[in-house]
Amino acid sequence: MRDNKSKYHHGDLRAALIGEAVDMIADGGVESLTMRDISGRLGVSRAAPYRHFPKKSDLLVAVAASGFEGLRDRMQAMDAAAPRSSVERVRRLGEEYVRFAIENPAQYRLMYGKEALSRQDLPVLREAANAIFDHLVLVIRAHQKSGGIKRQDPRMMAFVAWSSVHGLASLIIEGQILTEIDVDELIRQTTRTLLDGMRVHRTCSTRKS
Amino acid sequence: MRDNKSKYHHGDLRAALIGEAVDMIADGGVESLTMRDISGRLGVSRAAPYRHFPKKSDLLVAVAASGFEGLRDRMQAMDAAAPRSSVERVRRLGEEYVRFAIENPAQYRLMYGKEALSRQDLPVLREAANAIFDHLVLVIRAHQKSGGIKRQDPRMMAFVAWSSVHGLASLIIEGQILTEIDVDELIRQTTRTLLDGMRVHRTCSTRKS
DNA sequence: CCCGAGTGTTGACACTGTCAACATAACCCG
DNA sequence: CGGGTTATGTTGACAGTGTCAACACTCGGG
Repeated sequence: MRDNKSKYHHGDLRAALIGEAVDMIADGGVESLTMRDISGRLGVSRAAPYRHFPKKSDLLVAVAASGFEGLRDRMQAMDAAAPRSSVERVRRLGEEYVRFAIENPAQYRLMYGKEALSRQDLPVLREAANAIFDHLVLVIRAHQKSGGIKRQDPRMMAFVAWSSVHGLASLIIEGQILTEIDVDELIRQTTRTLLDGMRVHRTCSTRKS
Repeated sequence: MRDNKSKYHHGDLRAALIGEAVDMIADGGVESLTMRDISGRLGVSRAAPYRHFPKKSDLLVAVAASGFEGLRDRMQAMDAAAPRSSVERVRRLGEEYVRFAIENPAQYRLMYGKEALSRQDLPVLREAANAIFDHLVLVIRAHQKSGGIKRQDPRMMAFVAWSSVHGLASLIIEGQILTEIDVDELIRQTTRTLLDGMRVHRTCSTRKS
């Protein structure tokens, strides 16, 4: 029932829609995705997608959700393979985050911009984003316990860390980084500065490096 | 010729378009701005705007450019009024940056997202963004000279700083910050961590605060 | 005074998201 | 096996959109 000539029923249109949408968005951006176009590519009529996604924005939400899954998997894999030094854990987590955004710019934009998304379905995405954030909080809390670290609210510090990597990722994928800057070095510098900033607070003797 | 009953010629349609577009985007977002709607609001026919902006995206670029002007003015004013302590200068600059984004979320999104903008006219915006960035580089370079600071490439460090505040601003205006977090405190914490991270590098004795 | 350039208008077109009505296939229960 | 219920896909239609071409008006300078 899934791959022979009987073409009236597609077999698994819902999954095919999400996959094709990811591809179309990857090259061409969100605005290059049109209901009629994606229907045609899947050899189906223009209204067929509406049996699975009542609104176009619902399809976009699904694409964003799949992006969150991919990001979560990558970060968990990275964290599992990371050395036990808490500093390295935080640093690698941040770098992997930025790398994901660089490799999937349009999808990343969709995940964190409410521009193209309907206001209501954000809870689904919110939950997915929270899962990743909670993991970050855990890692940062562990890092704080390792000593020599500011005793700030780990949630607060997690937001600070998230701001750094999210901002860096955004600037890079929006093309705001001057070409003369070495992006890899910039990523390293960002995580380094962040970690140094988390280490001490006002009490460090000012001494030139 | 500008305000009496002779209504065939609007007087200064171009400026009126930008102003109205700013308002419409401010409440309703970019997608609530439609060529036909804005024409109606200004008592003009739907094709009239095209005498001043060949494409809708050109109007959006103008809106973004006006946003950059506003941001630049605010940051320059803040910097002029700031105390001479270089730490305070950097901190206040960052906080003012985030505040601008919070107060003009849709416009800020337009300024830094290439989503709704045509690819070609970015040079204009690039220049406006660069002006602000260059100012930041200056302030950071001055801060570095004040002592006790990493001797990193100031351009690089400016990007790190920019990433922090841009990321924080983005997360806030996209509604990603949990409600239980005090946003003002988060802003302060972000700039504080950033400044601490810029101060020293690997050479600071690890001591609990 | 007139005419050309600047500006505004009208009609039209292709394209979009979306819905209602209909058609077909799959599935389930007797 | 058969018939009906449900899930899925199709077609036609509509309103709204950006944008262009052809036309109309008006103002400033020769």
